[in-house]
Amino acid sequence: MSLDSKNKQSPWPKPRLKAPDRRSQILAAALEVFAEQGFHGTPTRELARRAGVSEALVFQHFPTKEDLIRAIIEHVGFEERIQFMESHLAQLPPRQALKAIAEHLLTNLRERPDLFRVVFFGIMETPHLAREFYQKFLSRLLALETRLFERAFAERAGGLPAARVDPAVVARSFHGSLIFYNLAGAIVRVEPLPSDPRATAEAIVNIYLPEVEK
Amino acid sequence: MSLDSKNKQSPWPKPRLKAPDRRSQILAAALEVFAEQGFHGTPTRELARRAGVSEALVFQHFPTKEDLIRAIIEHVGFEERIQFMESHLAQLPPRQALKAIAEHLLTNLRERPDLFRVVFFGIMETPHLAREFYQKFLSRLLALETRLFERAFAERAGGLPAARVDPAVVARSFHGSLIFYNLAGAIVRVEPLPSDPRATAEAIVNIYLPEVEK
DNA sequence: TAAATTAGTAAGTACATACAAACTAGTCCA
DNA sequence: TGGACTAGTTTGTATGTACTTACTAATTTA
Repeated sequence: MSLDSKNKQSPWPKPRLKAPDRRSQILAAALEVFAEQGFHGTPTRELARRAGVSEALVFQHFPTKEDLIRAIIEHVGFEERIQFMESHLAQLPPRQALKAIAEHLLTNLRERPDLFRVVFFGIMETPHLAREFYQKFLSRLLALETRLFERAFAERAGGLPAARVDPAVVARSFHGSLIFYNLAGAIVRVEPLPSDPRATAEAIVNIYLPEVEK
Repeated sequence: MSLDSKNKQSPWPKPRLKAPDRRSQILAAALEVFAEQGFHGTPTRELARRAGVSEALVFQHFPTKEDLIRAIIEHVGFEERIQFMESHLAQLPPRQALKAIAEHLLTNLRERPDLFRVVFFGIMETPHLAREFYQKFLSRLLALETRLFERAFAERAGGLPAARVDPAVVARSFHGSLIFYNLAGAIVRVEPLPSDPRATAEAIVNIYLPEVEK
């Protein structure tokens, strides 16, 4: 029963963490509860309880409750993600690049429905966060997808059905297809179709850019 | 200045409404404020202020705060909409039916971003509302769309690029394309592409079911 | 027109909530 | 070893918040 060797005597000796560790632990708890009940729906007291610390300590690390969402959203690393995509995917063959985007959105976001929900709550509840999200991430991703479709259509105009449609519309349609799965899973809390994300990504890309095989 | 004839003397004689009128007026105010700040983000006090009545009267008409969203969501008339679609659109030519759905989602929802936001808030903040929404509306709409794509593929299997993909996946992709526009407009508060909803609907349907012309 | 009903309010109430002050106990290093 | 610093808590506190109570004025009905 007593696996702890050097601890005093209390059954849970309550470890004393360094500030950065405690900070990220509190952040993790915040992510959990905010994802479950939303920002305004979660009192700081419960947040602290979930993190296993006193309420005051939370405010020691994050002076105001809103700083918590801010920190969470920054922690997602939108900037790095989009920069990586812009620099690496832009010169790949369009089909391959779009499949990579599809897989990224279907797996990465899918595995973290809590992140998806918290970002969503943040965007819905504070308009300026919405603008920021759009300018720094969404608009750039849509632009990238548009360019990729433009290139794909240029390469083989004849064989593609979507080629007669404005690439910007196609890109938005494509993007919508992808986030719908996350939306269904994380927001409506329903599995839209039980299947492997990679296979789904392949299927969705096939709708827009059918393989020319045979 | 004094256009009012039979009123006592107060500048705003505070009309005494019949219960149903007052009720729907309070509901309208609730829709407004909930759309702006969310459910948990709006105190009943402000809601009452916005409706121009006392807080107590709000609770006389809606015993609990949650009853307000419930009433709003019921008022949207999901049930009638889906029933209409299921009965009338199912026997139309698939392409025509899908275009009707696209136009419906792009216009009706587009014109009421507040409704979209409130339903969204409701779904996110209360899980059982999400399940209800899925069972009563979303799943049925997705099933209808799936059947329509199945029929479209069966009619002209050769010419369609998406025909090799599972119709259920195609239907979800199609649906995602449509709500993305509402999502962008109502949630991210950004106009994804400034254009006529009818033209956009046509364009999106063209991606999935290109016209066979020539 | 008196009685019964309905629309409305002002002023609570009990509790929740974000955050602050003051204090205690570990930890690091000379 | 002791003093400076850091991690942490207990205990407020002022304000918010959903909802009540007890009442008044208008309207309908018999």
